[in-house]
Amino acid sequence: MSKCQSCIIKEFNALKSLTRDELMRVSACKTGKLYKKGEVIFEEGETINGVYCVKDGVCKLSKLSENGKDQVVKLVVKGGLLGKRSLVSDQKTNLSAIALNDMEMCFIPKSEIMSDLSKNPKFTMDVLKEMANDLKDSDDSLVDMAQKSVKTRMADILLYIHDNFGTDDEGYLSIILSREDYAGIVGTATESAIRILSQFKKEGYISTKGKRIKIEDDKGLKWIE
Amino acid sequence: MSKCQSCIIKEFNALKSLTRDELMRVSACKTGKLYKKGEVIFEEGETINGVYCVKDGVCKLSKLSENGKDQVVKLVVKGGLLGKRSLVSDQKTNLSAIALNDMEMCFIPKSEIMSDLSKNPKFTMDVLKEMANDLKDSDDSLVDMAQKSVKTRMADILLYIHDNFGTDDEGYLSIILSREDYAGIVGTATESAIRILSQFKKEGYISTKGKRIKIEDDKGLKWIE
DNA sequence: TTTAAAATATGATATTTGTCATGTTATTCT
DNA sequence: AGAATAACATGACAAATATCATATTTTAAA
Repeated sequence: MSKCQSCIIKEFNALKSLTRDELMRVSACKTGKLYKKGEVIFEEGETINGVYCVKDGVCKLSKLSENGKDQVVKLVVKGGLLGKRSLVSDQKTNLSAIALNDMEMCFIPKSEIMSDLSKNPKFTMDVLKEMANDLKDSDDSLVDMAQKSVKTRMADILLYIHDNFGTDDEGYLSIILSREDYAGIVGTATESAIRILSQFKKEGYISTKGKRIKIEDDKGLKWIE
Repeated sequence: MSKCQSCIIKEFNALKSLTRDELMRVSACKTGKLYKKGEVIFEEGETINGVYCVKDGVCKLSKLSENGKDQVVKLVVKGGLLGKRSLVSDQKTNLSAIALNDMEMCFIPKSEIMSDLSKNPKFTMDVLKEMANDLKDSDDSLVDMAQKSVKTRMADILLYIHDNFGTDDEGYLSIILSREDYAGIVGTATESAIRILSQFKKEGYISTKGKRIKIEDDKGLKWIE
């Protein structure tokens, strides 16, 4: 297993504030793991005892609602941390994490990080900042969910994925999701998600190839309401 | 101005982890202020340079959506802190805070707290915990907003207010909100909010006296879908 | 490759929610 | 108190979205 010091992950997240020594200690006890598409990393109700660090792949953080539908709260890609909240609270997690494609992750036990949290103020500050940012994003999504139409939210998520996770060499969104996942993100019925994507295609905003999606008219998408 | 050491507020929030000395320094430079019902405490887009501490009254944290409606993200009562995020990030706030009734607050400049944040690990940990909790709440609300019906959300908020903020001596919810505010919390049109409350009244779940609301059948409300 | 299963697509229809109009009841101000 | 204003209420209708049914296509498995 590669050492944390040389792992690109440390460029992206709060781990970058750890000193060389701290990183060495962490890398000595972290465990790496591979997850296949669809595999559950952790489930709501579980007690997580550390943070997961995404080295490759994408996963969704979601919660099962009472009507049995899976609502996606956040997509996490390379460089993201899962389970930050577990560092701070002993409560069970309220979210599930499920791999959307094959993933490579490492797990750092809470015990290893806690000492850094109290001793390395820069690291603590970075965790605080990431959490503050998650909170802002979540609040913003809440407002969008409450006030925007399903069609607008779908346009938004397509643009979001495009802008944040990029495209492959043919211009297709590099994150490939099922229509059911899109429905889970947007918060609508799968049929509605399918219908809206079909409509976008018909109107020339996007094109598709299998389940891959290419944005053809981002300005048009931006103005959908 | 009363000193922080003797203020009940310190029992409720992250300030409780400050040492006596830290509290004394903070109390020396905090400024107290009264806000009238409807008054704006801060508005989205502003840069806040500290935290507000609610000593009395209720306010809403909300965000104006593109369609011109005010979406409430959180209600904050005695003991709550506003502007936690400003301690950690220099970004402008994404939310507005508006008093829902007459309020008493104190403001603690960021500069006064920052040194404690880096020196007092227990205090930092408490801020982290509060933020983690806000994040959990926000994610949960997001899922509810996406998956529950307007009627269910309305029932939920009535029960939430009842359970978290209590009732007056006659049994009416101690927080008094306009129908428009309810609409803003639930994320629906004002007319819909009115209609649903009327229906709840007709069906015996609640009773009203002016704009005051009393829950008559909490079990019934819990089962609405 | 063939077959079974899953994902996508689309129509028909029901339900939920929003919008506009209009009337009624409370509040506030003088 | 009386007028003005804001808040509440409700009907009629339109629009958005969900649900159910049923093809079609794609993907996975034998």
